[in-house]
Amino acid sequence: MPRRWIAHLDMDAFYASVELLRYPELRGQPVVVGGRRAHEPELLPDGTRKFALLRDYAGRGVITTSTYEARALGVFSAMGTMKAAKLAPDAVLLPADFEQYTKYSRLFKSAVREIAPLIENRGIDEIYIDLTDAPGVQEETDDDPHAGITAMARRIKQAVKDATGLSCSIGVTPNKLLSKIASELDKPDGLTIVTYADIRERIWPLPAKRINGIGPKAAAKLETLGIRTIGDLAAMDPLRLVDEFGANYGAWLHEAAHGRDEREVVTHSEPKSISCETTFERDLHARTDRAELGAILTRLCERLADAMERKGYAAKTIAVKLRFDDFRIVTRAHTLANAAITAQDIRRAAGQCLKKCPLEKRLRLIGVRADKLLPINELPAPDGDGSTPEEEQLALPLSG
DNA sequence: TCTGGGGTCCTAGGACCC
DNA sequence: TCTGGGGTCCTAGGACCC
Repeated sequence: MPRRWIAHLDMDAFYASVELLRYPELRGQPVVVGGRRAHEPELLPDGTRKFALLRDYAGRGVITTSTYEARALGVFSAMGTMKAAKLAPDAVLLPADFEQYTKYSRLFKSAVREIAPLIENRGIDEIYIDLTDAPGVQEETDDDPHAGITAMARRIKQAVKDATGLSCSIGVTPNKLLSKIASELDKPDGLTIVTYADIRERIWPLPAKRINGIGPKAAAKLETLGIRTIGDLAAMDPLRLVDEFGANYGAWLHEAAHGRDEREVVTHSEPKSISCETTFERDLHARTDRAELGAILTRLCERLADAMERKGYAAKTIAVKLRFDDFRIVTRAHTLANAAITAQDIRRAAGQCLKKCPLEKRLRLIGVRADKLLPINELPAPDGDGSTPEEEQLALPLSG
């Protein structure tokens, strides 16, 4: 049996690094991505560019990525941009350009795929790679039992660099859970190999929330139980964990802390939902801002219909999401007899959902989501009344 | 300094059918 | 009138991830 080797590859400060390819004069400076179109750099007559600064920002956005120089000032992704502006007013602010990031995402993924085809997408800037059967990976030398896998990881990093000009960090371990942790151990431009024998020394000292799947809520609860590190968690009685967190999650916590994870690298998956949402510049009220809200919802339905068409899906269920000014979220869903395809179909269903929503409080966000997706080419033929084959059969006149 | 937008998965209750 | 489970679908909410 070959040793299982799973890699996690994470692009370093991805959006910001792509921007630095375009604006190399910003290298070495604190730069954040998160502005709107209005923060597009301005080309001056002398050929230099004038960049927006964080201090110029007013609005409700968040930082999506910051360079390592900006992180040194305390500015991290998901931080409110206004808060970031207090910490680093002179940092350069750039608008997100998803087309560009998608282009570089394709570039780095296809460069990796040429070397190792078993890739699982984890968003725009991360992948898992199953390297178990990749050529040479199992080779050992007298002084290095990991010679083969190390050479392979170096080769992948170089291929990404050659294809994009960008650096990435790779963790290689026997499973996805450990690799995800390992890729962060030596960022940026890291290469970290961790085996089961290293868990005690390299994994157990880390905070429990470094495990993918332990978020803020679980981490806080663990803290109240006196559990701060992964090692603390590993030492915990599994029955106690099941008691506190439920059978599934509790048992998983125990396994995760011991670095056990049998999940396969999944190279293909169908989307489960498609959604569009928007946060308003100012809170809106269903009564006093009815027309504006209706227009925004219609626009979202059009965007959703576009996205569904691009991806080739219709939806049996449409759901509306509201976020109130106190940040509470409400969702209402409506399942249709015939799958929604057009913006009008979606808008009608969204209207049904909205009827079931409480609308007393001021709204901060509205969103619309397509669920129970059907590939468009598997749809019952759209003939006239749009009835399903079953309905048509029922409608057939009785013979004789 | 109030916290985006795109997703996945899990849980739990109720309806409905056998 | 009360008593059963099992299975599936739908809905709502919540945790978590990038």
